Amino acid sequence: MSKDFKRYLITAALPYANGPKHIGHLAGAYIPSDVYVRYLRSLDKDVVFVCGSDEHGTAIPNQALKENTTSQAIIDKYDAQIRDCFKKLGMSFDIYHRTSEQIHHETSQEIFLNLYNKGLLTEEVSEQYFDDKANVFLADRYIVGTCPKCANPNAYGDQCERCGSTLSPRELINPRSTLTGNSPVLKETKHWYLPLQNYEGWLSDWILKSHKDDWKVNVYGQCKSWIDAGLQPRAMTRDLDWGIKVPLPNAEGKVLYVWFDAPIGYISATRALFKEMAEGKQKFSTPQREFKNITAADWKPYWQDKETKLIHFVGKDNIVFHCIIFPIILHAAGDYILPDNVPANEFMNLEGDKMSTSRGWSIEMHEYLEDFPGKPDVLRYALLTNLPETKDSEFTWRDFQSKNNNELVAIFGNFMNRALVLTQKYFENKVPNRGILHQVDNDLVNQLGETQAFLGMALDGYRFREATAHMMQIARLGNKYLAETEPWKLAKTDMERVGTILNLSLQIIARLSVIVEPFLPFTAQKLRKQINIDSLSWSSADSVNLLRPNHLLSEPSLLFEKIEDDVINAQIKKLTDSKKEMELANQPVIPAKAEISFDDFSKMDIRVGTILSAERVEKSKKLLKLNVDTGIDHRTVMSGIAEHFSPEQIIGKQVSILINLAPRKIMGVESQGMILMAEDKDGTLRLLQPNEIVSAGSTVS
RNA sequence: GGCGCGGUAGCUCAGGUGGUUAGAGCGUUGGAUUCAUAACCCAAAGGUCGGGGGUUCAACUCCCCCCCGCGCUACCA
Repeated sequence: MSKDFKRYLITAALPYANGPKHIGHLAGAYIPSDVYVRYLRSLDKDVVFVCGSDEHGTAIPNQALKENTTSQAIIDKYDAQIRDCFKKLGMSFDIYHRTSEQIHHETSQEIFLNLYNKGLLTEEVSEQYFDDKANVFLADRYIVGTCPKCANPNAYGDQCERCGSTLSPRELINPRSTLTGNSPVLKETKHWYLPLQNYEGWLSDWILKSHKDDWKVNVYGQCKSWIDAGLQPRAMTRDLDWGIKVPLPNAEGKVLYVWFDAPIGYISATRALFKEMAEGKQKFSTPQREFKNITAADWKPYWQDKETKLIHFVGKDNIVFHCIIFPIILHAAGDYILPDNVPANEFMNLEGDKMSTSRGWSIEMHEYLEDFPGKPDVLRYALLTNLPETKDSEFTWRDFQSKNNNELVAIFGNFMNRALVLTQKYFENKVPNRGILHQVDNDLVNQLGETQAFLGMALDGYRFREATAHMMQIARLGNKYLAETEPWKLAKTDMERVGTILNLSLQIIARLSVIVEPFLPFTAQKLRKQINIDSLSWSSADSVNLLRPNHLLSEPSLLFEKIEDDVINAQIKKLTDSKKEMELANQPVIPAKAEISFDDFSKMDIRVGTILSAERVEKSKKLLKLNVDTGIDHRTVMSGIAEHFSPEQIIGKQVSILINLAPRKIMGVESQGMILMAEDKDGTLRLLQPNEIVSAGSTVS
């Protein structure tokens, strides 16, 4: 166990407001952080939980270009969407802020100037590609060209995806901008760099020595890999018209690097929280506990007092920024504490493939909330039981269904329902008296306490999956207890004993209402309503005296409902459909060919013909041998369509055929013409037909 | 290419510093039961721990090689 801290500051990675966020993001950072924070609050700890939208960087204006709108409109749209989803999923931030806010610009500029004034930043002029037409410098990702190594014409400025080699934009042959298609030009530009290498020794001591044992292996390994490779100066500014202005003279058109300002967003959010509380406003803040006598300066201890435990919850793609770059910035700025831990998760895959919004292979938060209204806890549970804590994990809809039906409904909901229905039946919905405890009762009490203790230890160690299993174990103990004591049988002979059993069972429900709260907050609320109690602290829950005899309960109602096969099948279909749709949308439109004259066009003799026969060609996957009635003659045409059409499918169909194409031998057979096809973006072929039957030999022009 | 993290029962995952019959949940099969959303409870079957070498009295656990997946490679947020 770690030492006892005076206060806690928990951050969840700032979601980038360039699009919707999916359940992989939830599994990576948000659900674990929320569980942890709710647990700390339940322990009555002094905790602050911050998050907010990350609204700068080149991808925002690019997304605006794509959606044909402004950068401001993009961040307003996605900030609102993400904010709304987080609220509906029960994310209990004390503040969900925005990096576009004034206070954040000020905070970021202060820290930049702090480093600048101490002489910790170096200036460097370099040549970079510039797009004249879009009037912007191009990040490597936005330059494509021919790979110098494998001649792939679509290599990126940083890497060729065909041969895998690492490139720099200057190496590309015939570079062009992905924004406009223009050839970019080299242009000199000045930037401010943070010489990360100067902090190697310090960083090495801090991470490799001090945190060898308490950081997760994946996080530690990643950091070690970076440090061992040697750190390089990193530019902290960019040429962009969207972001936080570099607060220096002669820095027109320069903004802070988004990864410089984004983590500082945690600090700004904390400042904004205390400022709003001091002023009695609640624009972005939603304080989740009582803060007393607050002044605007009270944010400081959370970032500057060594008695504060700072934890960053992030996905593995963020490790380097939260473990290396941001800590160096904080260290260089001075006066700031460093994260005590960065329990980064790996990635969650979906139905056998990695999640990707742009490829359409994902479950977006807002879509889930629309499709499964009133079930945020089911998603929380399904994700919690399968968090990618030590390696990439896998989400499947079948698994989701099974977690809901076999665990939440069958074990958890069922236990509560059994206990409440029995109480209603035998004791008019009032908590019965408890008599003398038997061995089985004492065993139960011991196991409950033990399980709760294990659960707490798992949470202390950021082992959320294990903790969730312990939570469910408590409901299991309840079911087992009922099965062993069989109160429905005793009801005929020994009502006093039945009272004792149900009293204990109801105490388990009361305990669950506390234990479950970090994991399934909406369910915890329902539980409290069922048994008519207010929320209790974690430590007080370790008791079997939470409900007094004669305490009146509410009418039993179901906590969870089954999810049927057709609902799951519909989701799976939706997933494959959206993937297909995105594949089509993502295919680039083939550029127009060079202009031709009318003469060039009129040279082609295109007719409507009818396919008389079709047969597969031996040893060929693609070819069909067709016999076509062109109105003039019957001729043989070899057509590469066998992967798209079976012979039976096309016999008798009218098609467009180019009849004056020079004959050519294909697989030993002379082909006398070409069947015209429309090729869809995904490569599927369709016949080009007149919209009504016409006579064979009709001309096309 | 280099580096990092993984490859354990049908499925999803656990397995500090090597040591008796390799674990959990789900699924499957059998039993018991009827208070409960045909749910619960009990039990069983299921793995030569990616492949191949090596160290050791002993390796899923340490070392080497190979194969596969994922990530990072620093102007990709």
